[in-house]
Amino acid sequence: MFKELDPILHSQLRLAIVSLLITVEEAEFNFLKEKTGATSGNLSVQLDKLKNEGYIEVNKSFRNNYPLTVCKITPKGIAAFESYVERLKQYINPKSE
Amino acid sequence: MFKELDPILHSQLRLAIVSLLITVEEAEFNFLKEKTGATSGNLSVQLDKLKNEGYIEVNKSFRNNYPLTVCKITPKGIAAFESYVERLKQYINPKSE
DNA sequence: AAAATATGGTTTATTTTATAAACTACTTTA
DNA sequence: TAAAGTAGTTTATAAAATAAACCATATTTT
Repeated sequence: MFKELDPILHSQLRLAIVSLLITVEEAEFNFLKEKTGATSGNLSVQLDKLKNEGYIEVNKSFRNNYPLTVCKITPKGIAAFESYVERLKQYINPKSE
Repeated sequence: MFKELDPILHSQLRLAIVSLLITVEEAEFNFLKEKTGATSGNLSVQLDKLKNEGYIEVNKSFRNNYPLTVCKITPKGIAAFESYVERLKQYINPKSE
């Protein structure tokens, strides 16, 4: 009756990150940090998990001599998000079945 | 932008439990166990957390000589669930704002 | 030109959770 | 009466989330 919720997405911060990345072409580290309110360390760790899962791409470069980390959701990440949302609806829409 | 998700409810098993209890007057331990697919130990622990938070009431008695644990959601639990669902929508409905 | 401060992160350590395994207490059946 | 079943609880382990500390380089201040 209750299907598994992808543990990679069932995390407040990672869900917020993916939710943001769904809406934009790409996003910088600090944009994500501001929008989510996460600390740098936490954000760094969670971006890494999303990257290792293949849900996002992370591009590191330099801009004005400073490091710049840019993130972008992948097709796999979009699919995972959509699937997660569908499954979640089973949980939060109690009248079903 | 992203409001906090109640950590008591943002857990797959506890969310499933509350989701079930929302739909029924009350539920026995084994009903919850079957519907959620949880192990007894895990279910016991999570019911305790929900009880300690005041989200459910737990009534222990005997039936046919065997222990019987019956659970029922409280008004506080209903309110928490509804609030959680509203907040979650911010995360899973990316077009908002 | 040092020293101090800021930028943009990463790594490590700690705390919290989730989960499974082991156990308890009693009951029923063989 | 010994074995197996019921209905859970408690304890131990594994996994996650998070914060604190750190790193490398850049910029600013004195």
